[in-house]
Amino acid sequence: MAAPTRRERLRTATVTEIKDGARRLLVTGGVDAISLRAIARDMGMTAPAIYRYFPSLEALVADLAADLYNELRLRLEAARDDAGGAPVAQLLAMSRAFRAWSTAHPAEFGLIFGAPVPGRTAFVEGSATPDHPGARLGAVFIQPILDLWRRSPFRAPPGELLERRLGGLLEPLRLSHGEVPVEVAYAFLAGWTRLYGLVAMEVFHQFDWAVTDAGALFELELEMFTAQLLAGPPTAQEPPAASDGPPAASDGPPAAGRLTGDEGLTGGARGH
Amino acid sequence: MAAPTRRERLRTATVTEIKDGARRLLVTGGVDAISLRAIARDMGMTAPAIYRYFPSLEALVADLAADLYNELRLRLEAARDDAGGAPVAQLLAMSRAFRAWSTAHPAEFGLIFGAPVPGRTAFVEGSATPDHPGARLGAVFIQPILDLWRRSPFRAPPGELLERRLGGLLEPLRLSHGEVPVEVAYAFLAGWTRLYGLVAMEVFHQFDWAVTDAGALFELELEMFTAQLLAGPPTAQEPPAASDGPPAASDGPPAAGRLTGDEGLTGGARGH
DNA sequence: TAATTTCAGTGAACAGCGTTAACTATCGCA
DNA sequence: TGCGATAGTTAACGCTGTTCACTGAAATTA
Repeated sequence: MAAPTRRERLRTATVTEIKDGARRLLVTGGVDAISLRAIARDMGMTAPAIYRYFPSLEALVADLAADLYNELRLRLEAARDDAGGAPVAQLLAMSRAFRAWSTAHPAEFGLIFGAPVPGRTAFVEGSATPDHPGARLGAVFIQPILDLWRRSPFRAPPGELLERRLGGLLEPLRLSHGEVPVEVAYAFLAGWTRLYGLVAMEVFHQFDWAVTDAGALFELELEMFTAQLLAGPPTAQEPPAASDGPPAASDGPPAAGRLTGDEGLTGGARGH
Repeated sequence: MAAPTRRERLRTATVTEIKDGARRLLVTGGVDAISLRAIARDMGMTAPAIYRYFPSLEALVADLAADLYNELRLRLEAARDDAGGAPVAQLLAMSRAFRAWSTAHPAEFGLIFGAPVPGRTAFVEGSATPDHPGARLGAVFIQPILDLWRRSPFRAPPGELLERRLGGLLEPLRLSHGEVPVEVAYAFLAGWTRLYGLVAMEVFHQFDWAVTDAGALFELELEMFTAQLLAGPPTAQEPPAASDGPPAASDGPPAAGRLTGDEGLTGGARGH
């Protein structure tokens, strides 16, 4: 396979041309604008020819979605690699890269992170397997959190509690990542859902009614979460001072704090 | 208008029948399965007749989406009213009601909270106005947070910082809710995005690869967030003991804690 | 080299879609 | 009784995904 035949070369070229056309339609007209006839028209072909390359429109879209997952993952990995060796700096860079790509490519974001549409997106595609591109994407965040945990355990709910509450349901994650400490798994899940929620609400115009500059809220939330990760374990003394400068503060170091409770979960609502 | 004419009665009946049909198609086949011809067929009509009631398919879907927003909002308000007077208990009940409705109605959730599709959802509908049903939905969460803040201010980043970082962008929110304290606005935005992220990822099958029981993660995160809200201000002494029982703990009160940092934002990544 | 198989692409067709136009029947009111 | 508004019809246009039978060229085999 080191030397692809001429046929194979032409074939892969056609495949990428088809997917490029599909993406162009996605960007300009939304997912419903992706049509075999339009793609073929742009290529100077007829629609049935595409069936030599993809079994259906849905399969084509699924393939495109996988490409987008990978494109985004490579972007995140590049941001991580440019951020130096500090895990928290890596997480910051990856989170910002995630938002940057998502806001720059809202249609693509909607395709891979929006609601799965039966005829369009492969419905409930094999998203439960670690081979799924979405799994490989989310997984990129796990390693820095794991590194951080090993260097200096961050503040987290006690492991016994997490194990009791989450232990059973982490099997899929551990299946693909070995024995991840439950605190790491929890920090990942909590952080990933917050990151996703923040970005998805912005891209989907979900809080246009409340906020004008979603970027400022994003940066603030980013600091809140990393502050958690930088906080040592319950009884730890202060680690040495900062080395990286504040990358996003609007005017001077925020020097905020006290967002979060310290006396922990009481297990329910405390009366008025 | 107290006595609608016979014509009007028939008309509204037809309108609701059309929307019922649209919703049925949405549920069974996804948003792309909503078609004027299918709706009309189910009603024993022909497709062009629907144009007497809606100017286009897109308008019909937008109308259906508004209904769904309102249905969900009523559900949340009912949950709030059943939860007694304690704000945190209200927030818990509303959050659980939000997830319950969303997981029970994934297609509907996808329509109103997923990616806006140009030809289907009204593209970037007037979502920046406080009249938007989505705005009215999110706004339901603000009042309990405001009540809680007035009774006993919860732990939050200092107001000056929040005002400096978020002040300018909260205009739309304040436009519809008067002078909400910035700490309340921040708690709302942070909580709403977390709630949305958690539920959307579950409904959209976004972390099937990592987790088997999203409900357990949801409950854990719920407790984490409410623990923040129950924590008093930085130097406050302990308020009186609990009155509401723990509504969701699996076995006994979790009594966890120390999730979150206390020394606050340092403004950037601290070296390895 | 010649025969044959594989493969990319075409054109016609089917069923379905949103939407418009012209037309008809009925209902409510003066 | 007559008339205007309203609700519905049929026909048609252009679009869609998909299948089928077919053609022409390229690669492989005898």
